[in-house]
Amino acid sequence: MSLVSLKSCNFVAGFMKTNDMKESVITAAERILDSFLEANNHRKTPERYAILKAVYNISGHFSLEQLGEKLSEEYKFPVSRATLYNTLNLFMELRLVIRHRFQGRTMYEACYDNNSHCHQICTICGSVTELKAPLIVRAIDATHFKRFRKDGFTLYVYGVCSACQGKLARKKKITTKTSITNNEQR
Amino acid sequence: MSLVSLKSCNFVAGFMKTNDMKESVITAAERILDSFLEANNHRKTPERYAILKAVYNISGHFSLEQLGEKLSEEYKFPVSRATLYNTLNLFMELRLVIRHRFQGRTMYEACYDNNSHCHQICTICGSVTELKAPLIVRAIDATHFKRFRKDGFTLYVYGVCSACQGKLARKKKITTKTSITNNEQR
DNA sequence: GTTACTGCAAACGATTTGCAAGTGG
DNA sequence: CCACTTGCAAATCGTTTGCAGTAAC
Repeated sequence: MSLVSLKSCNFVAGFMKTNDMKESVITAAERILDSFLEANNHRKTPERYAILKAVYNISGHFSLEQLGEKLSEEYKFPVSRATLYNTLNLFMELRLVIRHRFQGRTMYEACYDNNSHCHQICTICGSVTELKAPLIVRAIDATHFKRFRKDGFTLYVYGVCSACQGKLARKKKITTKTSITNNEQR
Repeated sequence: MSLVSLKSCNFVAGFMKTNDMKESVITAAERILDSFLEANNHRKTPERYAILKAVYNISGHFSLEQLGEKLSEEYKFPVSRATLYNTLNLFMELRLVIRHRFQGRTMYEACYDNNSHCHQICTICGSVTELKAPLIVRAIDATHFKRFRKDGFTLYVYGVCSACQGKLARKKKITTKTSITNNEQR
């Protein structure tokens, strides 16, 4: 339950911009991976560390494909699809990575226990924007959950982005109250 | 932007318990479907209304399978898998239904524009609990989003439920900080 | 009668699994 | 040397699509 100290540490990490600080996040993540692998007699394979590094050097969301490409092209360290899945699942258990499902597309994101994710999603075009909402974060952090140890949260705010609002205003042929059309939004 | 009135109407719906009130929600949902189908020259097929009724008579989350079973067994109105998908997609566009992805499992939920969903998810056993969190809801409602028309939101709070906390305490073989084990949680 | 919808089956994409070969401890 | 991992390919799962028949308008 040393969550408090870690939380605040990650909170600082949220504002990190220099490479030094980025490195320290990666190092911290590697330590978590290390200790888990050691404790469970799992192997410290180069793949796992390469993937971790790649993951933490992508800013924002990424797909499994993108991760694979980055590994082969940028790191010259191609890894099979199956291993990517295995490893990402492992990272998810360790809370080093979070998985999102945006309109059917699966996206991952490095999180190092910074599990406060607010996303703004346009239901028309599917665009996803990261969101800073300190008021909401504070409300969630302040909320006590009965018989439940809260580790993190994800908030998805659905709506229509300004670009699509414009498009809708121009079309406007459908008369449902929400003015959500039958545009593609799978 | 008649969202306000609808919101409050749905808020009342949240506390509805009697069949009368449930019926009124279904009727309202049917009206939305009606007007959409009429406006777009789409057909008022019995399937669509049967599915809508079934959806609104399930309380809480349901899978496509469960919906199909309810329709064939309870309503004696079997519907093909493809039609279920088509129709649920239509309902999602109309905001009569919301889709969740819980640990890889897809679940749907009737919502009739009551798009304020708070869920508490155990990352060990995968159990999902609906959550009443007025404080959080208020904070989100109060938040203004730049260049974005907010229609609804979904909040997932991740953590460990009391049952799994007990199990973890008994096992306790892994020494990572979060004490998240390698238990199944895909 | 025209056009949209349904159901079926095939296709598809994403993810998992089985197995043989490889490698870390 | 043993067990865990990897990579490949096959299998599986959830979802979509093409097409022929059917039904709404």
